[in-house]
Amino acid sequence: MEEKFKLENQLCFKLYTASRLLTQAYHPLLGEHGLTYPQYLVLLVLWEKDAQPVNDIAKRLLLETNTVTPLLKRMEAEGIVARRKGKEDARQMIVTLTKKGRDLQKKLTYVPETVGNAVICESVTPETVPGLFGMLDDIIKQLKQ
Amino acid sequence: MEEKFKLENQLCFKLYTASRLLTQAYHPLLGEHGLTYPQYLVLLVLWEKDAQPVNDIAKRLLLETNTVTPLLKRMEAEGIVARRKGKEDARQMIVTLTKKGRDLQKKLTYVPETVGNAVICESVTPETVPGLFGMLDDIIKQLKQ
DNA sequence: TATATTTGCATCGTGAACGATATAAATAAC
DNA sequence: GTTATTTATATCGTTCACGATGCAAATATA
Repeated sequence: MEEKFKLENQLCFKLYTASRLLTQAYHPLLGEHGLTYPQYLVLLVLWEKDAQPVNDIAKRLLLETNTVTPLLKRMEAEGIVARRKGKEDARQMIVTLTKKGRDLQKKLTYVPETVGNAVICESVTPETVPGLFGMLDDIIKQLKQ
Repeated sequence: MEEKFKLENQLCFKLYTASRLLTQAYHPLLGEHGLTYPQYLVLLVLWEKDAQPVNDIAKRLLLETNTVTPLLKRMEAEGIVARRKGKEDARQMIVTLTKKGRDLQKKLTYVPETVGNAVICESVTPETVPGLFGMLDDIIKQLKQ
């Protein structure tokens, strides 16, 4: 009754905290360019493949469209992306990078390393990270059902 | 320029996704009792030690008081906790469990196991979890500075 | 072809997170 | 003892997350 309810034994709390703190590490780097962390994730998706419907972006990030839609509209207002109706399927909204959105990639070159360096420590090194990735991937796969 | 921006190489995205999905696994279990996941975390803290000031709860969860205060007020409105001014230090708000809050522990006995079982998979087993915990703890310690 | 269902996106409401700021009480400095 | 600073909490504004619901376009079915 005691041990299982201890905060230190909760995987979820550790994931939640690590996620929050690591996101906070991105904040000053991204904020300088007017970006939030979820917006940065959208850019990662679009830098890999431009011109995607809302649904594909949401699926890639494992988010719902009702989370992504307002986020994209804010990015559109910032001039980072453009949204236009799909030609073959009029229900789709195709999201494309603007020049400003594309140019941000160069400006943010240092971000992955900077954050990567910030987490390097005793048990988290280039050698152990693949194992950590594997476990997180398995957890995600498991919970996606 | 390519690899480092790939979504699959971002530790933060994996932590963020795993955290969200695992929190979602709690949702039906907690929702049945009118609780959210952060509210459940507050209960874990108070079940360990009742009658704590807002600040201690926030520190334990590594959250800011401006996150915890409204959360506690919602819990107070639900009759799960009570808040009273500190006697020796009138600035403090001491948060205590109500009977309803204490009784929830018995009603939620099955929650840790249920969620624990939900994440068991190939690379995440009782043998590997301690290693995962260790890495997450190190990441958290590192980012707390 | 008319109707039903599915799909893609959007809107709405609620509850976090969190930076910025405010306020009052406690403590320190003078 | 008066003033300055720190500390504990609260308020406000913005941006996610996400369940519930709505709507229009596409597809399936009758």
